[in-house]
This record gives sequence, structure tokens and C-alpha cells, in this order.
Amino acid sequence: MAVIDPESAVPVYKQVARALRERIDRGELQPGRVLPSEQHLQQEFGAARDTIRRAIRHLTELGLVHTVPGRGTFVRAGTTTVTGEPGMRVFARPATDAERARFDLSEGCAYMLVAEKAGGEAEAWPADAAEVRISE
Amino acid sequence: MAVIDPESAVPVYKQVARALRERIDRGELQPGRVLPSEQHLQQEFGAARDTIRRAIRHLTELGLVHTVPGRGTFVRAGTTTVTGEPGMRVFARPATDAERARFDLSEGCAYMLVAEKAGGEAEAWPADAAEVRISE
DNA sequence: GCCCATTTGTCCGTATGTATA
DNA sequence: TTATACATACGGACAAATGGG
Repeated sequence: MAVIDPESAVPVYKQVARALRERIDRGELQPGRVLPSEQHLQQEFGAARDTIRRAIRHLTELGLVHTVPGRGTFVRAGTTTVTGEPGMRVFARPATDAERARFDLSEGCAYMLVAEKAGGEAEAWPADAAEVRISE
Repeated sequence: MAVIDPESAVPVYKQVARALRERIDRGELQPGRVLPSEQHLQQEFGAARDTIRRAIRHLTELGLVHTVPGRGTFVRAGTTTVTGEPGMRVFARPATDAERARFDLSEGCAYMLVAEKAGGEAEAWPADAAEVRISE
């Protein structure tokens, strides 16, 4: 069972994210399955919704889950190939300190590959572990 | 002057992000310059801090700014644009020594953004200064 | 088509801690 | 030390999307 320590130097949202990640790694939450709702996670971890959502955002940035409004947050298969769409903008930038911590990019250079859709939404992956293919 | 419409279907944080992005694009906020503080932006746009921070997070994910705790949020260097073609593969990798010399990438971390065409030819640009746009 | 419960999205307010100058 | 600015965390409220009846 997940143990959350509000007094820890590790932020609560990271502890929650870690607990959820362990469930994914252990196979308790398999690809395609939906995570418990935010409300459920609030009660389970005893944290505010803001904190739960931050934990989920963390997992989303890791590429482990993705969220569908009105339905829930689903476990993703660990894919690193992204399909380029018309109007998309692809670029690289240095990882933020937060991303370095989240992706364990402590050593040396750390860059992120980012794909921004025409609408303005963007996704980012560690540059060493992702590529964009433009469909023919 | 930026106009924020809380009644709009477009979320306030996106309106704020767009307003800030326009200032960067117009050169009012040049690379290296610091953005107004979150508190200042709260007053200027009449939005809550949470909303301002979300707008800044959005810009960070787009590679336009980066934040230094205790100091502020800074505008990153602009980029040049490359046209993406069907069949192209776009990724990032560390710069070679030759590229470091050629592009004067002497200091620290240096990544290249690479576009490989379907035929196998590839071009590379310093990651900080290039982006690929997929034509519509 | 409509209504409704569920779930996520957005937005506000407040408080406290940490980093920097 | 003090002031400023960002980071985290709590609380509440309403809107929007989805799917089932």
C-alpha cells in the first residue's frame, strides 16, 4: 500500500506519482486500463485534487498515461515514435530542472524533443528516446 | 494591450499565454529578458496566480521561456524554421566535435536537431536554433 | 433527441516553504 | 537580514466532455 508522508522533503505529488508508477510497473495497471478517478485518488492518498492532478500531469509528462476529458486517465504503452501531423512544429529544447528530475536525466546533456500541434498543444519526450516520423 | 475575456470559450490561461507569446514574437520581450513577475501579471491580466502559472508553463513547454526559481522567467532564443517533408524522420542527438566547431557551440550542452529525408540524406541544425514545421 | 451521473478542465482564494539577490 | 519570486499544497466552485438510460 502506498504511504504518503507530508513531512517528507519529497513533494507529495511526486510520492503519489511514484506510487502510481509502481502499480504500472508491477502490472497492476496495464496499458489501456483506466486509473482510479481523481476523486478516488484524493481519498486514497489523502491529498487535495490539485496535488493528485499534478501527480497525473507528472505521469503524463513521462509518457506513461494520457487523459481523456470526461472519461479518465489511461495507461499508455511505452512508445517513443510519434507521428507527425500537418501543421505540427517539431523542435528541441533543454530539459527543465523539473524534467531532469522527472526523467532521471541527471548526467550530462539533457534535451527534450517537443511536438506542438497546430492547435497549440504540445508533448515532449527525452530527446534521446523519441523521434517524429512524418507520414507519407 | 492584451485583452482577456473570461467569458470566452478560450481558457484564460491560453489567452494570457497567447498575449505573452505575441510580445515575444513582436520583439517587445527579447531573448534573455525577464518576463514581468507572476504577481505583476496577475494584476495586469486580472487573473489568479494559478492561471498565470499555467500560462507560463504552457510557454515553457513550447520552448519559448524558461524559469529560474527565485529570479524569474526568461525568454529563450528564437528559432529558424525548416520545412518537414513526407517520409522525413526528425530527432535530436548530441552535437559532434565537428559540428561544435562549425556552429560555434563551444559552451556546455549542445544538441542537434536532425531531419532525415526518406532517401537517407540528413541535415542537422543546432537544437536551440531550429524547428521543423510540417506543411499542411 | 434529452437527461443525468461521472470525470476531467478551468479558475479562484489562501497559506507556507524555498531560492535568490 | 530582508525583500522578492517561484514551488508546493490546501480549500472551494463551476464548466465541459463523455457515456448510459
